[in-house]
Amino acid sequence: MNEIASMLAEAGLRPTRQRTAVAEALARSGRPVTAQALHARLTRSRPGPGLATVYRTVQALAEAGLARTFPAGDGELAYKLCDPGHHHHLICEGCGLVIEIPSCEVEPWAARAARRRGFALSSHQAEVFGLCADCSGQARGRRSAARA
Amino acid sequence: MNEIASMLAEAGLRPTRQRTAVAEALARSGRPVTAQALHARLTRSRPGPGLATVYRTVQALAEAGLARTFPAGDGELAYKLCDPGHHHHLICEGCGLVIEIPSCEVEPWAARAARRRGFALSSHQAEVFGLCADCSGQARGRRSAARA
DNA sequence: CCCTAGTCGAGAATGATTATCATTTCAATT
DNA sequence: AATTGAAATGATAATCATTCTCGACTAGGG
Ligand SMILES: [Mn+2]
Ligand SMILES: [Mn+2]
Ligand SMILES: [Zn+2]
Ligand SMILES: [Zn+2]
Repeated sequence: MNEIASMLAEAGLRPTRQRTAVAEALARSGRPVTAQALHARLTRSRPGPGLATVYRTVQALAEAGLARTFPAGDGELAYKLCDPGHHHHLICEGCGLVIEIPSCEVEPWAARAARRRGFALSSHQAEVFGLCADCSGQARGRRSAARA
Repeated sequence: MNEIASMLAEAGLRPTRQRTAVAEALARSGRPVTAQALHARLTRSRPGPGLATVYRTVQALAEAGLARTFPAGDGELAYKLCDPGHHHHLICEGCGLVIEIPSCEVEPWAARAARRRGFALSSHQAEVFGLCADCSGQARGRRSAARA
């Protein structure tokens, strides 16, 4: 039983062939993917899990805390395997790369903001957007080329 | 020309009867509302703007920076009139109340996180969740009553 | 008043997500 | 190895928020 399969088992999800395929594809991608895209990728060549199963699996992973959701394109939801436990994200607007920021330095601010307004703090959420090294490198390259 | 109408005009949107009605309803609500809910509210008794117009208007307001979007329920989008300019939100999980946090104390953290990983910072986003005074008061009251 | 770009809105179309439900697979037990 | 009740799957239909279409209507400058 490989890495992914045991991860599913620990979360109380039977590591079926289909679920394992979905979770593996998700892990292989490393960045948020929609259920639709995942299904397309899994059935392009070989026959793969049905669309309904892909939806059920990514939702189960999210409920188990093994995946997070990201708003994609229009109103769609993209999923990405994530470390359980509190952390934030650094997201590249160029290529969609997502990097986890494990240490939370936002908590004190959140607590202060809540207390100051009579709120009982429950949680907070924060994301940083930018261009990863590769993407900003390309942009810089393109700009130089145009100038030359 | 009232408050709302001139706000629309300044944003380059003709203050038609329909758009004004939508923006006024949005302002009256004070908390995020979906286009559907807004349309229902506007047409319950009197005849109001068409559904397509409600969608067009809230989207225009968002593009103009006069409204922000909040993920609602499942994958739907809710809109709320917001101050233009950078700020964060304190959101009550009980009643949906949204309070703006104008001063940004998150910027330094975002800049540091981005730089440390070779990202060119572009923006950041942060929200605090909890229970407003009213909602946590009710919860406390209910608990005491049960105990008594 | 006239004209034209901008708006409206009723209804059809789109497309992601969810629900059905008959069939298959799991995994634990005889 | 055979049995079995529960969980999972998937082809298909159903939902339902959002977007499109396009003919009719308006605002508002000249
Ligand atoms: Mn993560
Ligand atoms: Mn706001
Ligand atoms: Zn990138
Ligand atoms: Zn509240």
